[in-house]
Amino acid sequence: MAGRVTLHDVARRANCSVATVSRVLNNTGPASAETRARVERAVAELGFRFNEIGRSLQSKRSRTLGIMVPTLSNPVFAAIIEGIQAAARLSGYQILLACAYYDPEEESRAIDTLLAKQVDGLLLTLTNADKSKEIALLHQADLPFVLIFNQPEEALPAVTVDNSTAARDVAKALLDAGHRKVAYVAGRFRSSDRSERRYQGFTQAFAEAGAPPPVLVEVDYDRVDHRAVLTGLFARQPDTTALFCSNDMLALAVMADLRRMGMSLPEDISIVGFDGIAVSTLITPSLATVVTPCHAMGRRAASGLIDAIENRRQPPAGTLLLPYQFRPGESLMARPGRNRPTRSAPTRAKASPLSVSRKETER
Amino acid sequence: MAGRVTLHDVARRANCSVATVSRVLNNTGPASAETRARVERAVAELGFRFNEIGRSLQSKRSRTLGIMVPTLSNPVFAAIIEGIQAAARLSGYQILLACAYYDPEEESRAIDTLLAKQVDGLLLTLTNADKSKEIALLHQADLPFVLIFNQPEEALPAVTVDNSTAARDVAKALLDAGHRKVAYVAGRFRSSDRSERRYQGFTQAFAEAGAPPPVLVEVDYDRVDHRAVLTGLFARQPDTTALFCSNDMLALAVMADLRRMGMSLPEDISIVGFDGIAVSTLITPSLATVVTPCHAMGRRAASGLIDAIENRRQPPAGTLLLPYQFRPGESLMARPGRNRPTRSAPTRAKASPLSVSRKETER
DNA sequence: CCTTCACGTGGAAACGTTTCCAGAAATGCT
DNA sequence: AGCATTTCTGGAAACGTTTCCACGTGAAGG
Repeated sequence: MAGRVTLHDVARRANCSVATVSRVLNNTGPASAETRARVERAVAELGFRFNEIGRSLQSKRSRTLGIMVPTLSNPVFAAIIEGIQAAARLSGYQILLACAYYDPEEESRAIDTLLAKQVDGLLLTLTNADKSKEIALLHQADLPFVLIFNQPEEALPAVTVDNSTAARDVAKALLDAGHRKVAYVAGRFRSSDRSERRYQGFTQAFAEAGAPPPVLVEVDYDRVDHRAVLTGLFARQPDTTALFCSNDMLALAVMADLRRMGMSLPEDISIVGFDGIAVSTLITPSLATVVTPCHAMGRRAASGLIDAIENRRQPPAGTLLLPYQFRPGESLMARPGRNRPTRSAPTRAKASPLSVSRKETER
Repeated sequence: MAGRVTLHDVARRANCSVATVSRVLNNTGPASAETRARVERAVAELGFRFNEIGRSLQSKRSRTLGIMVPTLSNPVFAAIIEGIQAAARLSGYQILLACAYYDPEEESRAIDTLLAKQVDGLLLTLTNADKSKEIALLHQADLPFVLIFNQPEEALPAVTVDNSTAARDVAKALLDAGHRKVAYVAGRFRSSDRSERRYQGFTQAFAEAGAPPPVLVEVDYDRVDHRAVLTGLFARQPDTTALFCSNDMLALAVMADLRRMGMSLPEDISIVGFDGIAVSTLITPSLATVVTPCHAMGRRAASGLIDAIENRRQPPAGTLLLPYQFRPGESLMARPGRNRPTRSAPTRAKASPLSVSRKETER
């Protein structure tokens, strides 16, 4: 019942025209005090609520932001969406959500649907922004958008961190800790522009330090168990002492795999992640990682987008790099570990991982 | 450009009326082969895309589902949303998302906005379904909805697990392992209908076993550090040997806190969680918990809702209880631990936590 | 040859808003 | 009092669709 009350019903009840009701409710144009009162009363009595569909059709603005992320399983995207929500709510925008599961075809379909729904702007994390033909479509449709997490070659509106220098920082930390034989473990490497950037920065830093080039290990996100590829890695580089995983979720999975292979962490092998998700500080050993300001990224991207929308222009076509932070953790040991590629008996920890770097978990 | 093409433009280009174009594109009503071809061509040349706003206004159906969850920080809600997405995509529905952060006022506001946006149905997790006045509003508006996670007293459409018996299973596992002095650690206890149910089942099982009643400990989710309340617990019940946390995220935080208080897990104290989030199997010690089928819950709730929408009726007003599973883990030790309420020196593990119950982490 | 009827098509109303325009009433000024 | 201005109000068009209705046209049937 309450859902079906229209401006017409209110007008009839308040003994005036719909135009007047609209003016009163939106505070646009004049109205006598009594009319105003009659309208207010009618609204209250009928339980009137604007139909935003009708409003959108007439105003050509939906006050809705489209979001497309690869998945919600990775907490970084959940955090980003919360950041977007925060900014959107401030400006009275709603959120239309789509997940594309790293599938370009699905991305295309999702964007299409979002466009059809007449979103005022789009916030996206593409698997690869440079190879995406959707960008052209958005430009052609003149639809404001901001990329999140992507770090494209060409000048496009984007909010992210400098993946390359962040990876260099990781390399530096690893080298400082005495690690030389390392590997970069990535999922969907070929299809992720940011993962590629990290690999570049990482290997460059190793090259500059005169260290052997990190081995690239690709894993399949769909698999839960990566022991096969890890075994392959140890066969190829038996004295591997540290692993840089392309994101924290992957790092956690790899840590579990390594333990199942009979290794002790971090004694036998050091691990560094990327993202700085909440759980990474709660576990033992705590995860050394690059903390990215996901919430802020979402917030900044959304507020920039909204600003562009309200001023009827495109967001500035450049990448906004937000500060990241390398956070040391117990998973990165300050000395090379022995590694046990074979499935030998589990090795016990000699020293307490808990005694290492307590500080960063305090806050 | 592409975004502004309307049915009128296509009609002009195809030399026919908008009615015909609509009929052709929707495959409703007849059309000659040539007209059909002309329309198709015009659509392709102009890059026409339906304006779903116009469609919705006329059809009075938005093909949009409203989702309201407390937060995205807890992976269970992310999983639920992914489940909803899966079902929604199959039926061609979109997702409008709102987070209410456990704030009843925010819940009210969010639902209002979702209603204004003319969603066809609503999927919600309320902080407390029994005390929510929004339910009445939804009934009054005759808007189909399904609760997720909530387990209300009155007969309402809901999808969840039987929180009470699940908690009994936890109690049984704890008692079987020899634990007598335990505590139930909950966040927002008073405001969560499901947390209350769990507490009831938990304490009942303890009572029936003739064990002392579990101590109820309430923590504030906004706090990251719960050491103060934990210290309070140990002051009140110094020989506490196990903690049942109302969800996995809380369990992880509590585990970190306990370690910071100098305890070893699970030797000094056992922990059981609730939800079965992905990371709970990856960490060491792996978390004993109740695995809830979040994805399936979202999927079932959404498909039930969509079914109701398409058949123009309310979803069946009853709680659908999906099967859960108690999953043992290394965090629950098969013997009472010593506990160290004071901030003494950290105790080292004697036996390998890794040697306990390996199986459940395999799949 | 005249009906019937199916088919193909276009006009127009409707969905719920906003907003332009014009008219009416009330007030301000000489 | 007369006129100009302001204040208030309603009609109607527009936004992009769908769908009802009616109007041809041509073919099939008597």
